[in-house]
Amino acid sequence: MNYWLVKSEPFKYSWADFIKDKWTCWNGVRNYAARNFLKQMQKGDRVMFYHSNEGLEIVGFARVIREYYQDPTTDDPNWVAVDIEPVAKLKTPVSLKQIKADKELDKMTLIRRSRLSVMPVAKIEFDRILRLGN
DNA sequence: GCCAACGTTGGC
DNA sequence: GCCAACGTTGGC
Repeated sequence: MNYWLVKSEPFKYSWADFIKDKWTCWNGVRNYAARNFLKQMQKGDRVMFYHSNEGLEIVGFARVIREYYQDPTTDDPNWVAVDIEPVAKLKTPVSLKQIKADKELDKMTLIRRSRLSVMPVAKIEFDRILRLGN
């Protein structure tokens, strides 16, 4: 199983919206690096859900329920989407500040490539975030 | 609101 | 194929 992190601006699509929807199609990615990670996602992979711009914290995690397919928001075959569903909310969100201050997390892609919206997360990092958030 | 990082576009 | 100009993301 692999681990990932996706970003969403909560005023566009928040964790609460995600819970309400039960699952969502993760579409609208228009960056090749991020697209390549979407394509690597497999059913059952875990996905951290991060609130960017506002919140600046990881609020919960999800799992992949459908592997990549044509992004329904465009006809351009370059772009793909996956479906994810919520697994659990973190009891305490893990903030960007905490991540930056944490020896095990300060090398995360989230810090190193701050503009990427879909990125891989190491298992150690994933477990560490769960521990901090629960 | 600013600015750094960085991806994309287009002229040459 | 290079690189300058430009646009976007996202933290501060």
